[in-house]
Amino acid sequence: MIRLGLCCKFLRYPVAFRDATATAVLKLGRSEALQKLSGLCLHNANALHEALQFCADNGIGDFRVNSRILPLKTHPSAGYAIGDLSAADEIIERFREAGAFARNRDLRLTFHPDPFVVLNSPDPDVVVRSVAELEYQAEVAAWIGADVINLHAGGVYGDSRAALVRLRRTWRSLPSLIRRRLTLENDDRSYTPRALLPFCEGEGIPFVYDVHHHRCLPDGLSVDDVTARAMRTWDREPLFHVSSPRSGRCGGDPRPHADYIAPGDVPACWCGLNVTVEVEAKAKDLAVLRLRRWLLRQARVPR
DNA sequence: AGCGGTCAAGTTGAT
DNA sequence: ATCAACTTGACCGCT
Repeated sequence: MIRLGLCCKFLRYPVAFRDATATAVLKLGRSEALQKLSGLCLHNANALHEALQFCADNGIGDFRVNSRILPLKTHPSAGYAIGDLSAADEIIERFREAGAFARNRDLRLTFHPDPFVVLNSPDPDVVVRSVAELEYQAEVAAWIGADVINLHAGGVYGDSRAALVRLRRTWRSLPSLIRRRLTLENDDRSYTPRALLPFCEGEGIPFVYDVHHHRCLPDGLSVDDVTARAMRTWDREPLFHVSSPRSGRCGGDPRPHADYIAPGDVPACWCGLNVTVEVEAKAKDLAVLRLRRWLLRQARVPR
């Protein structure tokens, strides 16, 4: 049975992560701002534990942690070090407890940084800020035992060969705290599996196969072939993504995600594999639970 | 309590 | 030129 993953948040189940805007935080004095941020981080550490409890109780084996779990952590003016927060010790302890819970209940944890994290940008400042963001997420990943920080390859800038050369150089320079967790995913604009798989195979980077992106931006490779090649890039359980198009496959933009997964959108060749499949669907927990019920029914009824 | 405007960041392609 | 999309709408100040 596939290990299903829930992404970041809940529609029905009453657990919510909190956030803050830089505008509001910067209106406060520094110590008041840190007080507010400390409270938000502690809330989010506890919310993560509750989220994992829900997953464990409902047969959801993977949870993607939202990039703003420590709000504004790397913001140029509102950012902070964890040690700046008055509840720092308690916050770290709560995250470690959530991580211990995940290990005990065989829950996998992942990160998926925002689209602003671009390792192959020709602008060195963008790369520096991106690495800083990855350092923050890797720090939290270490507390909770997350084994994946998944990224897109970035832009093309009119020359994909040069863009991949820059990506290779940056990738090789990353600290191991980041590098041992970093994975690359095909996107729906620039980097198809055909473009990215050779890079991942060459550099030993796990390839996250998003079959929806592949259907939006096809490259002549079959789902079966990409699945098999993607599996071989992993030294641990492979990670895939699935979603269904909101407006169907014919007419309209196929990229926006539907509320639920149409069962036919899960590749048949994935069933029976030991893989994690993160469900990217607007209905969140409801969508994962519905897909899980469908997969269980399929497993009982031989096809 | 509910509403609408706002929010740090990069890149792409449709309009 | 503007905008939505992307892994995720939530926050905030107003009524």
